[in-house]
Order: sequence, then C-alpha cells, then structure tokens
Amino acid sequence: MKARNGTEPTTGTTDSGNPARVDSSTIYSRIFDAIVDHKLPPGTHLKEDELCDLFGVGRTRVRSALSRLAADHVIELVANRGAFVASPSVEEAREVFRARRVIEGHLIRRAAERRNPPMQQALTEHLHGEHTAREAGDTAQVIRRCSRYHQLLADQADSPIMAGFIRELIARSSLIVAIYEKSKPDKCEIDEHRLLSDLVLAGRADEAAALMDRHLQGIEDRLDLKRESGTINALSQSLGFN
Amino acid sequence: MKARNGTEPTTGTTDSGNPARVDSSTIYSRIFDAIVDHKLPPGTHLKEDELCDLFGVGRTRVRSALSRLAADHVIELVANRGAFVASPSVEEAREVFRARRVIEGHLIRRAAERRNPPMQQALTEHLHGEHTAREAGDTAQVIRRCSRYHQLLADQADSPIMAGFIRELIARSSLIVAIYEKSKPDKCEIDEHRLLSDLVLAGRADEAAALMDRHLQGIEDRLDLKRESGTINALSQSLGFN
DNA sequence: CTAACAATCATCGTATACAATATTTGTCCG
DNA sequence: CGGACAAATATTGTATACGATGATTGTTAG
Repeated sequence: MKARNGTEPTTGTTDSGNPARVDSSTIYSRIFDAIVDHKLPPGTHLKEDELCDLFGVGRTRVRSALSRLAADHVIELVANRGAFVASPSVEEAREVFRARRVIEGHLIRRAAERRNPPMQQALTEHLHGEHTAREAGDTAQVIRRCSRYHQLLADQADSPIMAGFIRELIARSSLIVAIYEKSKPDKCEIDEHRLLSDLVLAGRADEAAALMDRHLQGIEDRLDLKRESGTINALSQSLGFN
Repeated sequence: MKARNGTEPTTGTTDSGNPARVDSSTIYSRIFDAIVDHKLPPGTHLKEDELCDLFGVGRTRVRSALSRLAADHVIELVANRGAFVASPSVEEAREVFRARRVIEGHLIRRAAERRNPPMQQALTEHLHGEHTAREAGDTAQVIRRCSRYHQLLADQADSPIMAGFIRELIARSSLIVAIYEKSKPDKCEIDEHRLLSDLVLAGRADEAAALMDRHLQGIEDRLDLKRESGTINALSQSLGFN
C-alpha cells in the first residue's frame, strides 16, 4: 500500500503515557498531513487492517481517526467498502475557493488589525523556510510550507472557529489541486505569500484582503475545472483516450 | 434522564432494511435537534448506556453518533468521563456570531441573486409556519422554526459546504442563547425574518446582507456576554449567590 | 465536625470474536 | 473466448467481555 511511503510509525510517547501505542489523534494527524502533502492521492483506499498494522494499534483507534478525517471531508467513508481519500468534484472545487475568499478575506483583515511582534516572527520564519525549501528544490517541503502558510495566517486572527473552517478548506484545496492542477504556479504567485505578510505586518488590512482574494483566484485559475470529473478523466488520460 | 422527553425511538426502517434498529445518523439527528431546540440544556451528560437503552441499539452506533456531534462542537467528549452537551464560552459566543455575519452575509447575497419560485414557496411556507406557531403560543415550535429559518435561507445559496458551516454555527448559537440570553426578542427582531425573505425574493442582495448583519447583531446584543462563564454563573444564581 | 483514605460503583476505552457485505477468483457452459 | 454463476477471500460492522479511569460512598482518625 502506498501509505507506507512516509507514514512509518514512531514509538514516541502518547498523551496517555503508554510508550508503545500511538493515539487516534496522532493517527489522524499523520493521515491528514499525508493527504495535504500529496503523499496520499485522491481515491487511495485506506484499509483498516493495514493502518492497524502500520501504526501498531487496534481498530478502535484507527476507526476513530478515520471518522474524524471524514468529518473534515478529506476522506470518504463508504459503507461496507471502507475509507478512501476524497475526490472533490468540480462544483466542490469552485465552492471551496469561494469559501476561502470569503473567510480568509475576513481573517486576514483581523490579522492585519492585530499585528504584533510574535506574529511578525512567526510569519517571517515561515517564509524563510519556504524560501529555503524552494532554493533547495525540496518539492515535498515546498508543498508543506505553502499549504501551511495559509493556516498560519488564519491562526493570527484570534478566531479559532473560523480558523478551523479554513483548516478543512485548505485540506480540501490540496486535494483539488492534486486532481485539477494544469499548470504550476508562476513567479508572481510564488511571491504573493511575502507580499501578503508585508501587507499584514504593515496593518494594511484592505490591501491584504484584496491581494488574498486575487491570490486565491489565481490558484483557482490554474485549475482545469471544465473537466466533468477529475478521477475519471485522469484514468482516461492514463489510458490514452484523450 | 431528560433526554426521554421528546426523543422516544421509533421503529421505522433503517437504511439497512432492519426494521428494529435506528442507525447512527438517526441517533445523531435526534440528539442534534434536541440540543438546537433547547430540550437538552448545556452541560447535560449523555451517557452511552442510557442512549443505548433509549434507542435500542448497541454502543457502536451511539458512539458513532456522539463522535459526529462532537465534530460539530455541539457536545464535548471528555476522555473517560463521557459526552456532555457543549457549554460555549463568551469568547466562542462572540466569534460564532461574527462568523455567522461573515458567512451568512455572503450566502444571503447569493440566495438573493438566485431567487426563483421554489425558493419563494419554501421561504413563504416556512414563515407561515413560524407565524402560526407564534399565534398558537407554541413555544417549542417557535424555537424550532426560528432556528431552522436561517438554515433554510443558507440552503438557498447553492453552497453546500458553507451551508454546512452555518449548520454548525446555528447549533452553537442555540447553545449560546440558552446560556446567555437575558431578554426575549422584541417585535422588531421577530419581524425580521419576513423582511429578510422579502429582500431576498426581491433580489435586493445588498439590503438583505445589511439586514442580516443587523439581525444577527441584534441577537448577539440580547445576550449577556459580560459573564465569565455561563454555566458557573447559572449555578451560583440558582444557589442565590448573585 | 472535617479531612483523608479506601472501597465500591459507574462509565468509558478497547480487544476479540463473530456477522455481514463486497470483491475477487475459479469453474462451467454456450 | 466471453458470460454467468458459485465459492473463496477480503474487508467492514457489531456484539460481548474485560480493562481502565473517574466519581461516589463509606470509614477512620484528628
């Protein structure tokens, strides 16, 4: 199973102090991150038994984690058939980006109004890491840094409920990009994280919100959302029918 | 247990065709509705065994439903202690209403842009039912109708993901009102559902969004959000310490 | 009477075994 | 060879039993 790549269990201590077992939150986070980082492609079957073997735990913890992942819409639970990494439709894709523009637009304004030295440090460090990963050609780390930048920014708005919504929307965006991306980000888009941070840290809320809107629109415009269904078309492309 | 009131199980068929059992979705919906309708107050302990007896099912289904309710933040699962109807803090309360103003503001605009005869019928019928319940002094039905009006409106915007966020926010609002409400809605607030519908059905998106903002602010202003913690103060009030 | 401790009980967490359902494989027939 | 059907296998769903944890009650000492 592909899930073996990059999701090896560790034997760190769990919250409950048991050194041999990972708890369901860890399982959840591992799978969530693997999905957001494009390590588990849309449609991947997540079999309970394999996850149990992989994490060295019983089914209860695995099922609890899978249930939470389903609540976040990053996997789909199909009765009697199992858990699959979600494959968002074109309609979902459009709404996810619209929802992000609405909510992230609001949150970035609040962040700009609340700028402070710890925020500056957090954003600056993150961008430095992003830049370093790009220079190093570390694709996996670039993907990680880019997707987490938006979450970091949302977390600066003192709005944990909406930051939670954004968390879900970012994960779904990641799946959407995996399915529908037809071109890589250009230089302008790559620079936009820095520009966004500059505007936020300068307290220019209106401009930050407007740039966020354009930034998200730009990501959406890179997607081929005219296709009826991503996974079916990916299959027919693989088989040479296009 | 208070949950007995109004949550008697029925023996309707489940999706799996087994006539004797209710499935976890039904359990989820029953409890969710009871919470939104103020039949299960904040802090209520939802014991697995009692729910199993009540619905005539095993623990697996009950736990699945409780897990989903926790994902919606309408209950809190406390390790080794059980499930309790959530008791939102003052900070949560403020954010919930802010989030509703952001998201419902967006959705009502879309609804106004999309008005059509089925929408008109749905909104009109709902308001009629709300009016009828008020005339009849049917408090429970009034509460039901009022909280479901916002969901109905959100569902007109062809935005299922955000309608899902609103669903959660409405449920949390209901809990917040149960804890923090210091005065009943006045006549102006009561009329606002009709005014909102009129504006939506007239396609006046900007005015509808502005009224929705004021409407939600009005609900928030009726709450006593200066209290540190609703449940502790409710207890000290009950014991005559205030 | 109050506080501390122990015992008991209630409730949740989880492992194991079995049931139910879907998928895959094998066999047979036209 | 392809299609239909049956059997075997894989995987999820659930019941039951036991373990773990927290809450409540009872007892004792100061």
